Amino acid sequence: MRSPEVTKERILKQSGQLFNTQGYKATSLRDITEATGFTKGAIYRHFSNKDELEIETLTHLSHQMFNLVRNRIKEQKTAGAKLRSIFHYFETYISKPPLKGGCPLMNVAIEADDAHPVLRERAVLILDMLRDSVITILNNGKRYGQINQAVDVQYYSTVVIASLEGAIMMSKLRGNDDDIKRVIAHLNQFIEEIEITE
Amino acid sequence: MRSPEVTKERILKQSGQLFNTQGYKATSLRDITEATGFTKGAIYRHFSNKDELEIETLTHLSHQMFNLVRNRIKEQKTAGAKLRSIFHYFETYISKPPLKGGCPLMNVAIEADDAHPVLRERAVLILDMLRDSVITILNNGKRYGQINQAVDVQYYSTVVIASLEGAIMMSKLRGNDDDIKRVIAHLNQFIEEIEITE
DNA sequence: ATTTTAAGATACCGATCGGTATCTTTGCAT
DNA sequence: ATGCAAAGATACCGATCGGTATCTTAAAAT
Repeated sequence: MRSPEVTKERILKQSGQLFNTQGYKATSLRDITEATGFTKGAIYRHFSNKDELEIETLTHLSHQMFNLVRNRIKEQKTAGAKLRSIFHYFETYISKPPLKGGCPLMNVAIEADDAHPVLRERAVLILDMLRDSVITILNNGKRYGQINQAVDVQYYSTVVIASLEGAIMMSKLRGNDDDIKRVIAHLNQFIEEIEITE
Repeated sequence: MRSPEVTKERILKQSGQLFNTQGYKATSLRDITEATGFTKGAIYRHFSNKDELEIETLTHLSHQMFNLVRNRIKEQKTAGAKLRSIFHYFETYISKPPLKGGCPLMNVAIEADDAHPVLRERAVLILDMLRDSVITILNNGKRYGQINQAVDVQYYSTVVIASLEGAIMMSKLRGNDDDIKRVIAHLNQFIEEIEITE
C-alpha cells in the first residue's frame, strides 16, 4: 500500500499542524518524522529541502483556510451576511479551531516579516487574497444595492482584517474568546453603518 | 573598564533587538555573542540559562515599550488626546520604529502562545498592562467629563488594541504604512463617537 | 515470473545548538 | 603592593540540526 500522493499529503498535513503551532524554523525534521511516521528519506524524496517544505506547507495551510472561508461565503446571500460569516469563521479559530495554532497568515507574518523574505513574500500574497475576498464582497454588495455606495472598500477591508487578526492574537494569548467576541460585536455594528436594509 | 551592570544592560539591549526581529528560540547564543562582543562565559555569568535571558529580555523590551507610551500619555491633557497619542505611537512602529522588529507584545504572543508557556504567561501580563493603560485613560476621561459615561471600557479597549496590533502586522508585512494609517483613521472616528467636546 | 523503477528506510556527515568546567584578567579591599 | 573575589574568555561536552549517500523493498511493466 505505497502511495506517494498520500504520503506527500500526510507530510503536508502534519507539517502544517507543527509549523502553525511551533513555528516554521522552530520545527525540526525530527518533529515531522515522528508526527508522520515517515523517515527523513521519505520526506526528502518529496521535498528538495526544508525551505521548500515550509513554502509548500504554507500554501497548503492557506488553501485549507480559504476553502473553509469560501464555503462560508457561498452559503450566504447578501454582502452583510457574507461578512458576518467571515467574522464567525474567525471566531471559530478560538472556539473550535479548524487549524491547530490559530491563523496561519498571522503566524507566518510575524515569524517571517523581518527574517525570512521568501516566506514573507508568500504571506503577503495570502493577505492580498484575504483582503480581495472582503473587497469583492463589498463591491458586489454595492452592485446589488446592499452596501452604501460611498464606502471606501480599501479602508473598510483593512479595518476588518486588522481587527480580526489582532483579536485572534489576544484571544489565543488569553485562552478565551472574550476579546474576539468583543471585536466581532464591534464589526457587526460597523457593518450596520454601511449596510442598506429595507 | 569592567562594569557588570553595563555588560548586562548591553546584553539585554542586543538580545532585545535580536529576539524581537528573529524570534526568541530562533536566536542563538552565538548571535548574541557576535552582537554584543561578549563571550558565552560572560553571558552565562549574568543569566543562568537561555530561558532566563529570554524572559528578562522580554521584560526589558516591555519596559522600553511602556516607558515610551507613558511619556506620550503624560504629555496630553484630555482622554481623547491621550488615546490619539497612543495611536500615533503605534504608527511609529512602522514609520520610525522605536524598537527593531515591531511590537514586542505581538511578536512574543505569536511565538509563545502554543509552545512556550513561561513566555506566554509574561506576554499575558504585558497585554494586561497595555489594556489597563487604555482603560485608565477612559475611566479618567469619564470622571472629568471628557468621555461618555455609557462607554464599555473593556469592550472599547479591546477593539482599540486588537485593531492596532492587527494593523501593525499588516503594515510590517507589506512594508508600508497604508494599513496602519487606515486603521488609525478609523480609531480616530471611533473616539469621536464617545468623546464629549464643547 | 522476472525485471525495473522509484518509494521509503538506514546510516552517516559536518555544523551548530545550549550548556559547563576551567582558566585568565580585572578592579577593589586591605 | 598584594591578595582576593568576581568578570569575562577559552575550550570543550553531548545532543541535535539539516542534509545526503546508500541500501532495501514494494509495486508496476514486461
